Amino acid sequence: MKTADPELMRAINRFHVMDAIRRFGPIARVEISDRTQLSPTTVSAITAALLDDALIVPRAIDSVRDAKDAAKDGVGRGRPRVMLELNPDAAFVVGVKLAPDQITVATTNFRADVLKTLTLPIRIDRQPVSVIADLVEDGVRRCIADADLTMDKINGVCVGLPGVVERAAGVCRQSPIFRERDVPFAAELKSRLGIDASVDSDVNLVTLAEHWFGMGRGLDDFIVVSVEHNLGLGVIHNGELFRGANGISPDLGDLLFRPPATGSNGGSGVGRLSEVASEAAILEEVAALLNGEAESLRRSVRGMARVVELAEAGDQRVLGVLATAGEALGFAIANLIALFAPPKVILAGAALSAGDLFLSPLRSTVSSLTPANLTDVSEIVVHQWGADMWARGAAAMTLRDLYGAPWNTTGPATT
Amino acid sequence: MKTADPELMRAINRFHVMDAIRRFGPIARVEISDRTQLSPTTVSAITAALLDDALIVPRAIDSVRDAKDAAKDGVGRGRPRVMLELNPDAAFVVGVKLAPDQITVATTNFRADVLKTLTLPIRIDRQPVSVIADLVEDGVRRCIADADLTMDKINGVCVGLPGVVERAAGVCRQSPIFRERDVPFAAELKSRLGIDASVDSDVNLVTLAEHWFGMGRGLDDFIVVSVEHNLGLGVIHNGELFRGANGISPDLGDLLFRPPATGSNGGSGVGRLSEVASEAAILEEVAALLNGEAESLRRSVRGMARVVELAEAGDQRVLGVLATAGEALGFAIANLIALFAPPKVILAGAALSAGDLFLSPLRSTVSSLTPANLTDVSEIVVHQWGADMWARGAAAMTLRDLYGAPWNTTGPATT
DNA sequence: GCTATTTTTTGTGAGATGCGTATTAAATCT
DNA sequence: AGATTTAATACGCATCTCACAAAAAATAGC
Repeated sequence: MKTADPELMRAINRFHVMDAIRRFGPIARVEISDRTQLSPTTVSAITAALLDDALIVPRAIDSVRDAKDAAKDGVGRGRPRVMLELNPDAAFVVGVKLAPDQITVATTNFRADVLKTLTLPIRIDRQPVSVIADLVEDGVRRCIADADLTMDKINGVCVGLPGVVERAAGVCRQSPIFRERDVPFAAELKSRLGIDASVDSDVNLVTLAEHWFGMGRGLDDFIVVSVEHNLGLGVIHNGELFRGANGISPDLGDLLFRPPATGSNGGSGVGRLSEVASEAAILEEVAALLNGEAESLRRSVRGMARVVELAEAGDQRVLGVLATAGEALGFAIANLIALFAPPKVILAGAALSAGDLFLSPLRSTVSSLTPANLTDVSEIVVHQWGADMWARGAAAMTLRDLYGAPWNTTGPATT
Repeated sequence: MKTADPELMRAINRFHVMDAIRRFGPIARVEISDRTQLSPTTVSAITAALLDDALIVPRAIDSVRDAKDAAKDGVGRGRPRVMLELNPDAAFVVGVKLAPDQITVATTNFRADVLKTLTLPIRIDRQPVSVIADLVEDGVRRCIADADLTMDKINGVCVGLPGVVERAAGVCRQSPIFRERDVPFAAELKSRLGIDASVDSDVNLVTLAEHWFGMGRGLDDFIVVSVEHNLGLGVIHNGELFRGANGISPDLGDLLFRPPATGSNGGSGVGRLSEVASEAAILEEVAALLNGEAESLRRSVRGMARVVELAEAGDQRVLGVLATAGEALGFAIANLIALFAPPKVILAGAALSAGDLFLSPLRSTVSSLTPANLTDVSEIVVHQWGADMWARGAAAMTLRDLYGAPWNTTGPATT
């Protein structure tokens, strides 16, 4: 823990004010004071500094007034409140999401509004790092240009990718994207683009996105299970992203389970969850069933759609694969509920496009396996987002740092 | 997150100073300044306040000097440092550990030195709450008297028990100790003893004990797996006890696994870890094998010792039970390593008395199942402590609060 | 034995912060 | 137009940390 000095004190309070403004849209100082428990004086001083730095702006017309006051007591009386909001142009950031078969880029402003997105449907897994970096660099530059911005206006870029990523070090320890291990991708991008770059686990991006814009809004505790090419686990604990020891993100796919005795592989032995429940595993299994179109299934971006098609046509084997995957993941989620007892479990990712064929077995497994004393604790919701939302999460990850530790040291209140 | 004001600032820094004094024994102000990164002036001001409140005392003779300075440069020159340490008599607390077959009580001083312990080898599980509270109250009163103290000198008591405990609410949600659920045991004890009382999960106690006095000293991240009557999981993350969402402690026994196909119960189906790997489960399994002495095994406090005896005598069935338990727990620990990637895993609890009969299968399972990229991350150590250490951990839990939020508001630095 | 040196500890003042009270600002109500 | 109401700010106070300097308390050297 850091030692406390006046500077930290103000950094904390400024962050609270920024956070209130971010979360509650255009908001008056009085309301910030209410929500943050800071005195009006302090809020005034901090917002003055923020206005000075142009991080926030007053909203010109006070048209929200009537709606506000109607909900309170009478029509507007007294001095009207000046609504404050984040200055959209205070900064711009870029988020990138790497998946094995596509790169998604999003440019956002300071309010995390997406200005432009760019999708490159290119198979990049197992390419050399330099090739991937080339593609990312190109995508970022194009997406910035698309938004009518220039590189010197961009404050940072964050890349999310599956696997084990050590954000603090800027290193990707291991990923299906890279052949190599311990790839210092943040430094690589930083030197290429000339701006701050960071890497993070893709599941952390979507977890932050859920916390900021999605189904985790307002919640201080929830977990996100992502079912993409890989499996990932994101945890929000006490309103903060839980990063595990050493900053190493947990990788859900490494979880073990014993396949059921009736399974294809004999019943003894031990498998990893990623071998059964990930999108990759499902496609692989189904491909093995269909000799004919195996290759196209594996290659296609829309492989999962084809699987669903087959399943809905009544192919029992495909249905079985989906059910097995759902049960295995349900097993794991029941375990996570036993461990974390989160009020909410959010399922995210491409494999969810299988819908109830996948989710029904999952839900029933979870509900039958959840410990008795936790049955009512956790609500499981499904949230299927496009890859651009993940990229937006990546942008948010950078913004989060900007809000918390402003690059521009805000001077004393007495300007 | 709380808002920051000068008071919080000082509370934080005072806690840092207290923590440094606690951890590094008799320590000079200069060294506190070094370790905490606080300025000497600030340290001086804070220690002055602490001395004023008699929370710390100067150590009379500076006999440590030579040893210190020999390690530094020359023999002592300059003004000798005044060593400071916690005032042992600044407060007294009582820790209690409840197990199904015994109550352990420890009275400690402000430095967490154990003054007296008391063990009541009484079977209390499934007794009415009032009976258990009677026993605890009596034990606490006796242990306080044994230490030549009176109740008005005691600043708090903490009770640890297996199961799911919500510390903040002072409620035991569920435990093998209590028949009832949602037992407000903290309030019960508080009204009986007239002093601050709290409850916590027993595994949290031993986790804190490891952090303060044991194998987790100096570590900011590690996990503790306790194998007692029940299974428990304690997590230290960023130097703080991880309490899970809602303050509900994780209960490792609720973890699921599929029994191996060769197992006794058929191979399909799903079991809970507590059904195989806990001390209770082991005793139960062995008891089922031995019709003759089943009851004595179940009743005896030393049941585990008898199991080991049988195993060492070569009883293959007993060996098998232990091996199965070890493997199941190893499976779970491999999963925990995949999730948390902790630098250290500490195994604690009574079931470890089985030694290598239990640990060898566990270790080999863990090492064969740990994900490839984490093999070198986690070190597994075994630490078998007596119940009095758990009680000491309970005492420490109360002291931790006293250090962090002193009951006696330390006045301004300018006396 | 006395002075110089070294190291630790403590005043003193400056700078920064949050908060409470009083004051100003800007609207609506009568 | 004046009274009322609500929002935002100015001012003074108390607190905190910190840098600098001074004091305290020992050893080293002559």
